Amino acid sequence: MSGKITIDDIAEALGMSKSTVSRAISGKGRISPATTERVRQYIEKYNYKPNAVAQGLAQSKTYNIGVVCPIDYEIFDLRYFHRCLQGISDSITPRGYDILMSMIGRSDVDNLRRLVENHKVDGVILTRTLFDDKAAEYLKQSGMPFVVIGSSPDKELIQIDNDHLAACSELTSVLLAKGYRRMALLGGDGTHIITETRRRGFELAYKQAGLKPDADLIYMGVEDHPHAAQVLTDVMKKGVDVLVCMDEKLTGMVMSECRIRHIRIPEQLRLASFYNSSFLANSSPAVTALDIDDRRLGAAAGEKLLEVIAGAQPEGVVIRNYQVILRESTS
Amino acid sequence: MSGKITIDDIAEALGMSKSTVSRAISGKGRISPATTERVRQYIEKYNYKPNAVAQGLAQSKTYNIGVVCPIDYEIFDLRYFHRCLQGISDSITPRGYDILMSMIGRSDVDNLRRLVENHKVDGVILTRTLFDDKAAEYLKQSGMPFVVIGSSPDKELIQIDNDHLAACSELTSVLLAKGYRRMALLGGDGTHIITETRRRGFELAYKQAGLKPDADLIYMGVEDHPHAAQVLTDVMKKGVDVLVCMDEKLTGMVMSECRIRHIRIPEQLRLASFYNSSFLANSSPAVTALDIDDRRLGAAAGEKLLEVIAGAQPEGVVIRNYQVILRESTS
DNA sequence: TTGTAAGCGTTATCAA
DNA sequence: TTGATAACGCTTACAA
Repeated sequence: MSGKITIDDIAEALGMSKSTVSRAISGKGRISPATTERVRQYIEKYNYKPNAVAQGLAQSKTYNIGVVCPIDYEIFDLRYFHRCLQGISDSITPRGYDILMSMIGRSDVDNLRRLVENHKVDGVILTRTLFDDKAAEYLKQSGMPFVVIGSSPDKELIQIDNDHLAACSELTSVLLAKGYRRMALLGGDGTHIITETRRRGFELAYKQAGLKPDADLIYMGVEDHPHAAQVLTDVMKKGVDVLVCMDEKLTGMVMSECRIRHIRIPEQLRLASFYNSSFLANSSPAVTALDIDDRRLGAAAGEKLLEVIAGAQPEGVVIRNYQVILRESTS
Repeated sequence: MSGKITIDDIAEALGMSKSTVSRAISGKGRISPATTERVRQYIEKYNYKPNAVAQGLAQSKTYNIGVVCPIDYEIFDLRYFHRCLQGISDSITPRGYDILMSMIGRSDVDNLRRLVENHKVDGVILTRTLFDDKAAEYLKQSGMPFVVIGSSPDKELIQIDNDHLAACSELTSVLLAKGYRRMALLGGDGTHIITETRRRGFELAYKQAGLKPDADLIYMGVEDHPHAAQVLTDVMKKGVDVLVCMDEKLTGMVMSECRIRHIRIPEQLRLASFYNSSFLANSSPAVTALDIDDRRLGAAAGEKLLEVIAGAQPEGVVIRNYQVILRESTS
């Protein structure tokens, strides 16, 4: 009953043609305020809602944007993803768009391909970027508008990212300014571009201070607890001022390992993280971290994609919305 | 080029009418194997894909199903949600359906309402059920087909759930069989129906053994670390054989608190969880837990919803796909 | 300012 | 077994 009313019904009821109704609704073309108002009232009263599918067909649009969710996302990635999703939703739903999810594997883009080929979306957002990214590669050759969240070496892509380089550099600089010179860096999955960026940020701070980090204290590709534990052993043996972890997962592994070994933070080891989380904020001791607003990032990506869909050829953007939060773990 | 080919193009190229082509593709109505084959080959060669929007308009369908993602999902819920999503995707994409996400708050169902009223979905899956669930309430009165994952006291809803009652009861029974009589139960958010179900499962096992749990050892509504810590103090004072936590989050909080206080598991306190996770499997000690296949759950929900959309009026289902995994923490 | 009519790409109902 | 032709609900030239 409520869902079945169409633009024809309105036209008939109000004694005007359906194109008039259409214009009154969309506001396109000249139309008298009087009829606009009549239509508005009728719509209000009978709770008319346009049929998105029919609108889509008429305009060759779907009003859906595809968001790619990697099937191998782990628990910590999911929180990031969920926030991006919220941001995307914030930015696109007011414009009548919705999120169509595409679950894909690293090298299996079939699901994404379906979405694109069957005209189910007007554009796509990639929520992470990999080196040698199959999804980005496919989208590029498909002609479908898309943007990526995160940075890619491929400069043809429209990228939306936090300024991780500046952010990581800034946290490192702050630590250097506190007099800590000997810092170790613990990084994860090397196929993620952000891992590399974070390392560069770390090194940049040293460079800007006229110093050089100790290459022996940079540990990359650490992805599991045993490996992290081993690095911790090494770091404790060598002796460092601060151990900087690239994300909360690594930080968590280090912290739990420290507890087991009765290593006191910050007395025996100072700790900082390039990615904040409520866990790090509430743990004891609370951990110094870089706080980044992923929701805003998602919103920016959504807006940018809508621009692309509208035909603009925007540049990517780098958002500066991080803050360094100093906590007990580096005091 | 590849994306622009329509059913008309095929008809013209093959010298037949577009209705013939349509039939050849869908297989509906009588049609000669010869023409079917010709069409099939052409489609293959030129990689024709039907326009989902046009199909949708013609059939009054969208080939999208809405999946509701609560905006207040926390990190642990997200893993569950992500797995459900995979299962849903597994079951619906082979049938041409895709997932449209709706991010909604507890009491704010606007986004869901939009999806329904604008005809953007053919059905909806609710991935959690609350007492007094606004989303379920709205969907019911909207007439939109939907199913819920998890159990609800509202028996009119089509519910897909694991047999949590049996599962929790079974884990508890196993512990009772090991001779542990004095068990404490630690439960979380009381507005989630599953919390209540788990408690009942716990009690059921006692009942079946002709015993009764100690009401003083049942702690409900524990949602943060301080509260969990306080319960731990209480439990240690009273002395118990096993502390059973309802989910991995609570279990994690207890474990980290035990580390801080140097309480050894299982020597000083045995621990079990009604929800498994890789964290519990890999921690030291590994924790006894109930393992549940959420992906299969999502798949079942997807299938069930498609039945409803197809016009069936199926019963809800209870899936028995859990297993009790005994680990070091209860030895 | 408004109405007419031709799409948008399919499916579905008739005849042929 | 096939082919016209009318939907599906909306947008958009082009006329009036």
